[in-house]
Order: sequence, then C-alpha cells, then structure tokens
Amino acid sequence: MLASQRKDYLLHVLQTQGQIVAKDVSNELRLSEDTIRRDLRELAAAGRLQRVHGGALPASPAVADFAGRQQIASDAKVAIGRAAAKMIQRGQVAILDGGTTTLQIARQLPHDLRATIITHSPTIAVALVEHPSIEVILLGGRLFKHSVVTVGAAAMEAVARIRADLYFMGVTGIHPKAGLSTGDLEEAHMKRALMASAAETHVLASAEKIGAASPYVICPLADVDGIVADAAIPKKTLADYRKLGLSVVQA
Amino acid sequence: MLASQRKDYLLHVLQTQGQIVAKDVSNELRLSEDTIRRDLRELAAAGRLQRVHGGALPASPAVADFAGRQQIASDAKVAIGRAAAKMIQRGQVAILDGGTTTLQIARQLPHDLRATIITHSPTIAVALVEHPSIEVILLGGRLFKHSVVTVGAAAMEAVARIRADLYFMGVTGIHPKAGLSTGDLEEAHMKRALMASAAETHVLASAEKIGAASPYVICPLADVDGIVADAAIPKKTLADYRKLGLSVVQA
DNA sequence: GGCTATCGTGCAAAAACGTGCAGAGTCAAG
DNA sequence: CTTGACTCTGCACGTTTTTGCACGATAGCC
Repeated sequence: MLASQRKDYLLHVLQTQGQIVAKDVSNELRLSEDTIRRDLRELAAAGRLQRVHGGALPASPAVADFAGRQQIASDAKVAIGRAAAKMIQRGQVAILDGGTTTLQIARQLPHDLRATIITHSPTIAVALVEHPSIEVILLGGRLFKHSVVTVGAAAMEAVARIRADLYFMGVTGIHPKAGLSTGDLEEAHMKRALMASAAETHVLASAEKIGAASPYVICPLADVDGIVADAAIPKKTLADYRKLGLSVVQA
Repeated sequence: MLASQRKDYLLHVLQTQGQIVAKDVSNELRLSEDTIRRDLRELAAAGRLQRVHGGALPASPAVADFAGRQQIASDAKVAIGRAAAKMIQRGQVAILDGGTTTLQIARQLPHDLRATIITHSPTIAVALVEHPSIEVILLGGRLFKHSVVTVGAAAMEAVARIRADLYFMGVTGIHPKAGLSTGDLEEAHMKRALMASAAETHVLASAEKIGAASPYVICPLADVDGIVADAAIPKKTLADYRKLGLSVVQA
C-alpha cells in the first residue's frame, strides 16, 4: 500500500466513523503504530484532521454543529449505511433523505458504482463529490437549518418532477401504532412527497428509534416497503414488521 | 514493447487497479524500475496521473482540485469576502455564486444580519447553517462536481423565478477585451441567468484573475455594475474599470 | 499518586529516487 | 555504405524518503 493511499484511507475512516484510533488502524493495515502516528501528525499539520491522544478527530470547525452529531456516527449507523448502500444497484436512481444515517449511505457507496442519487440535503451532495461516477441531483428550496435539508413549496415542486427506484427515509420515531414520525411538519410533508416519487421506500431504523414517536406523523408503518434495521433490534420486533409485509434487511 | 505502448499500459493499470506500484510493473514487463519511473514522471508532467512515492495514483482532477483550492483561502480572498459581506444590507436578498471566494463572503457575514442568501452552491448553503438569522434558498439541479454547484435546465428554471438585490459573481478571467469568463459552458450560462435575476451584479476580482481569459465568455466587463477588488490590484487598472462605469470597492 | 497506554525523538536499515553515463538501436545526410 | 546525431534503456552511485525499533517523556485513568 502506497503512503498516500494510507492517508486517504485514514481520512476515509475519519469520515465514515467520525474518529481514528491509531492502534486499530495499525492492526488493520499491519503497520507499526509509529507509521500511523506519523501520518496523523502530517495530516494534522495540513489541517485535515485534529490530532488527539490515541488517534484523531475531524478538523472542520465550520460544520462543528452538524459534525457534532455526525461524530456520534455510531457503529450502528455505519452498519445501516453499509447495508443500505449495497441495495443500490448499478444504473438505479435512488433518493437519499437528509440526516446522519443517510449520510453514511452516501459515504459507503462503492466508488465505481454508476447510479443517480437525488437528495434534498446539501451535505450529502457535497459528500458525493468524492464519488466521480455518481450523478447527483440536488433538490432546491428553502434551507431548514436544523436538519440541513431543503423544504417548502419549491422543494415539493421539484420532488413532483422526479421518479426514483428507491427512497431511503430517515425518521426519528418508529412506533407500531403511531407509525413513522419526525420532528418537523415541513419535513414530514417532504418525506411523504419523496415517498410518492419512489417505487420503493425503505426506512432506516437504528435501535433507539424503535417504539418512539415524534410530533409529526409521516405515514403508517405498512405504507413503506422495507426497513433497514440495526443489528441490535430484537428478532421478535423484526418478525412483527415482516408480518406487516415489509422486507427486512438487518445490518 | 514501444515506449508509447508502455505508457498506455501504465494508464490501463491505473484505470483498472486504481494505482500503480512501480516495482510490480517493472517485474511484469521485465524492465528496470528506472524506465518505469521515467515513464511515470513524464505522465505526471503531462497531468495524466499523480506521482507518489512508490508508484502513482489517478490524477482525479475534480476532487483534489476543489479540496486543494479550498485550503488556499489566501488573505486576498478573505479580504475580498469581508468587503463584499459588508455590502449586503439588512433585509436584502443576495445571490452568492459558487467558488472559494464567495464561500468567504458567506463566512464573513455578520452573525446578526437578517438577510436572504440565494445560492446554487451546496457548500455555501452548509456554511450558512452557522448563521441563524440568514434565510437560505438553495437552487436545485444537476451537481457539477468540479465546482460543486448545481447547473442545467432545472437550475436555470429555478433562477428564473427569483429576483435579488445583489449578485456576487465569481469568475476565472477578467480581461479588458474578452470580458468576464469561466472554465465551463454550463456555468457560464448559469452566471448569465443569475445576473439577469439580480438588480446589481458585482464581480469578485483577485489579482491573479486580472488580464486572464478562460474558454467560456460570460459577458463584457461593462455589463456588470461593480467590482470587488483585491488590494494588490494596481490603481491604474481600477481607474480603467471606473471609466467603464463600474463601481469599484477595494478590499 | 501510581500505572499504563501513548507520544516524540533519534537512529539505522531498507526502499525508492534522481542523475550521470555508457551501450544499443534508429534515422537521415553524405 | 558510412558517419554522426539522437533516443532509449539499464546500470552505478549518492541522496532522500520511509519505516520500524529503542528509549525516555507525557498524558489520561483509577
């Protein structure tokens, strides 16, 4: 492995996992920790990351707020992202919702995959600049800063003009009775519109969302086609979803 | 094996494997490493690949490009950004072009300024998340990865529906005869459309752009209303612009 | 306050590098 | 056909870069 590839790898790890543990990387790559530490030092000098005891953290102070949440890119989210990324086939058109979990999907997409990604999240659009063979369509509109996605009438209109194979939806609550829900009314509308524009909708479910309900309901659980579930979710719960006719993929 | 065949082979390896290890290739082709190194050096000089210790990697212009440029936030760009940011008054609607200089404007906007920023750059949209009192409108469309801005028919249509007070335009060339120019045709169209949607257009001029001309012409210099100029630009040049009727702000 | 993991530095071996040079081959002019 | 200029390739040599190890210093945790 070439030295510059190693640095790319380190930055990739940082991006997908939100942190670097020097020891882990040295084990994975079968290199001495000294070498990894040297690389980290150089990357830190170049301002590409922030060096800390034991490893490194993302530098980017500008996006600190969003990145703050991003850093809790728990293993679960990474795994869900990887599982969902695998579901996108060559040539397909997929919609990625805003949110930290969907951002993981974008980052885990194979670098040589030829596909089209439609998104209303500028963050995801920027992340996909790294993927040369992916066509990116950004849906415009008013920026809702809390979630960093576009919403509103303009965004709704843009959605109406597209038609996708897949839609990966992020939510804040998945409840057997209350269905799928989120924290903002505009966002709920947007999610419904995106769902209507896609042939198949899959919900991304990390464990902490199961059984929770947020103020604004998107739709009943049965309205979506599938669920991409965290490994920590009990088999029994997943069986309930299957009974509703949902396809279940466990990360 | 002819030298040119060898170079084709090297580029083929690079394309299929994503990397070249000089030693491996020299073994495969039964040639000395010196020869391979020489070839790599020449291909690197021609910009066909990126030379690294031990071999070579793809040149990847799009990625390295923007990331590279982003770090060169020279003092000049910061100063231009600050000067331009001051021109935006409370309550106004301003269009920010894509590019590293306009990104500086976004970063330098006062945190308590109430205004609306319209942009086709997801990078700028994300940067403005930090500014709670700024309303952000993101223009959607196909993402042009080289500059990280949206372009195309959808973007043009979105532009047609807006009307702004100010437009800050980034360019790559400012030439007395050739006018304002940029490196991509779609972008040139987009800039013209944005100009048409704004009451006033100001060009951001850092010193290295003066006297330069890029392939795609946007418009004659006299079509814009003002110029925000780098401190390094000679007074005489600025006087010429004033003669054309442009308002000149020096950072 | 003590313990352990991590860190930085100096050092040496190995790998990769650039440069100069010589031999082999090519080509065109004479 | 011969000669000289030129290019290409491999080798030798000294230089630079990279890497792993040893050692003492330091930071974080209990």
